[in-house]
Amino acid sequence: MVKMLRKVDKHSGIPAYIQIGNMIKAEIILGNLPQGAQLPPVRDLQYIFDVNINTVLKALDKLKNEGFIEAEQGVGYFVKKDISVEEEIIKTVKDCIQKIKALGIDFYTIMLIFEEVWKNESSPDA
Amino acid sequence: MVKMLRKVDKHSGIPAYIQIGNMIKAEIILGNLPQGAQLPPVRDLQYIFDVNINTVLKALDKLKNEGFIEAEQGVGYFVKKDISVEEEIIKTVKDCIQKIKALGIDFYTIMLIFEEVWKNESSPDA
DNA sequence: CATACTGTTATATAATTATATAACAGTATA
DNA sequence: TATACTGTTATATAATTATATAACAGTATG
Repeated sequence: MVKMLRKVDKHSGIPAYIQIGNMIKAEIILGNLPQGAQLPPVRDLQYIFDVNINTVLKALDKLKNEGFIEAEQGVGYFVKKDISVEEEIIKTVKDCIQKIKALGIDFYTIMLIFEEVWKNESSPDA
Repeated sequence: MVKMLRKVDKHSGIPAYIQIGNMIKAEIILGNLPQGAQLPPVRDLQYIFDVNINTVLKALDKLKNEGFIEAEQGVGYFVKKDISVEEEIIKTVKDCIQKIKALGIDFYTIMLIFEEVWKNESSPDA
């Protein structure tokens, strides 16, 4: 259930609580954490992400405010709304990634390119 | 020359100097800032990105250390190595983005999915 | 050589992010 | 009800990020 969750990259410059939130959010979007699923206890997440408990709580609090999860005192955190993405989109992304990897380009570079192309080339969006 | 450079998103949680560095780096990678090109003066970049001059300098210093740009005292900052990406890659990314946008998915979500799929589905990488 | 541009360095201050640690409080169950 | 789990709150401290501001230094040009 939690095997997708990785340690935080402490040298990326991206705040840990943002990285943690993004990882959990992505698992929810991808359906790996389905609606109603219970997250690991905060004292486990501490070790999973290799951060302080307060950093875990900050990440979870953000997700709670965004409506992705909810907390039950003394019980646990649970996935709230299921916004899982259709297979079609996953497949499109996987195909795209395969092509890009075949071209020998690394993840970081492709993220930069992706963002620039998205924000400059097409319809007005985030 | 600088029309691709946007203001920093101060509510994203991503440090401004990281965002700035990424934007400039992406322009270099995409070839919009070709080898030898001069960047706008730091006192202009201040207003372009809407941050303090020290934040600009921090971003530029990082890019300098990474070998993307170099500084000439009293003259300016210049693009050092040209690591522009081949048209093929840009085309692949554009096609991918078109498909994804057609599916009505927003940028932020797709970035999360992209990262998860990249890091979990394929060959060991960043 | 004076001026106006360029990058550079420095100091002080504030806000944000992260840690360490402890205690408190709700829930489930033997 | 005692115990062991769960989330919650709080305090102190440190490191990082960002701002405001000023002064210094190199370069180009009239």
